[in-house]
Amino acid sequence: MPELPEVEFYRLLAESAVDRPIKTVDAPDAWYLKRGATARSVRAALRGRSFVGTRRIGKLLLLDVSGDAPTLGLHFGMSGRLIVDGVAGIDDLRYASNRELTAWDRFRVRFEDGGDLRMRDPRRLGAVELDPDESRLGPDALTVSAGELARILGTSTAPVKARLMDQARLAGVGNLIADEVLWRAGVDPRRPARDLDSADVKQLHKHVRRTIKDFLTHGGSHTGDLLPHRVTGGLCPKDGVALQRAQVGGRTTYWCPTHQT
DNA sequence: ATTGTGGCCTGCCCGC
DNA sequence: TGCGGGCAGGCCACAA
Repeated sequence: MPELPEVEFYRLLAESAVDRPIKTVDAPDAWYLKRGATARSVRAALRGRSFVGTRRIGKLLLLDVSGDAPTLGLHFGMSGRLIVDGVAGIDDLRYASNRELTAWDRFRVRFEDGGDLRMRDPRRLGAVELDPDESRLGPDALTVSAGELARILGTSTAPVKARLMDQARLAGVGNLIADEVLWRAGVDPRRPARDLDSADVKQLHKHVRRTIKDFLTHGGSHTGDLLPHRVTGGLCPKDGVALQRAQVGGRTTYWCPTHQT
C-alpha cells in the first residue's frame, strides 16, 4: 500500500505535471472528493491554471496551484496510484490489484498539451481535497528530530505502535513501516509509549528515519527485513522463532517475542 | 484531551 | 468450477 516512500515516489512523478496549463478536470466519483470539495469547485480552482510545485507531508501529496487558487491535496489510502501521462509512480502495490482498469480512475486532471494526471484507486479509500489543513498532521517521519519523537511518545499510555501511527502527531508511518521499525529497534509494539526509556526512543528515532530511507532507496515498502516474513506462520529472520500476531492499536501486528521487549 | 472501536471501500484468496 | 466469507489498512466518526 502507499506509505510515505510510495507517496514520495508519487511526488517525484507529479513534478512532471508542474507548469503545464490545465484544460479540464474529470471527477466522476463524487464520493472521492472530501471536505466539501465538488467536481465544480475543483474544476473552478484548477481550470486555466497550472501546478507550480509539489510537496509531501507524511502520506499527503500537495500540489500547489498558480494564482491564488487553493492547493490540491491527494490522499492515496491503501490502493491509490498516481499516473501521469500514462506512467504509474509505482509498478507493484501490496494489498491492491495491479491490474489496469480505467474504471478505477477516480480523478483526472487534463492538460492543454494532451497529457493528464490521474488517480487510480480500486478500493476508493483515497481522497481528493482542496486547501488541506496541513496543521492536522504532525512532523514528517523522514525528518522528525529525536526531541520531537520523544515528545510524541511522551506520557502516553497508548501502545507505542499506535502512537507512531497517529498521523496528527507523526506523519507518514503506516502499519507495515511501524512493524518494521519496531522490529529493527527491538521494541514490543504493545508497550505503553511512556514506558520507553531514552535508549528505546533513540533506537526508534534512528530506525524510523533509516527504515524510510532504506525503502526510498530500494523501491518501496515491500523491501524490509521483516516484511517478507510478515505472514501467518512466519519466522523472525533474526532469531528464527515464530512471529507473534495480534491486533495492536486496531491493526494487525507481527512481532518477534524474543528480541522485541 | 486521550484512547479505543467500528465502519467504510472493494479486490482477492481461501475453503467448501 | 463457483461461491461466500474473511481479510487487507488508511482514515474518520463516534463513544467512553
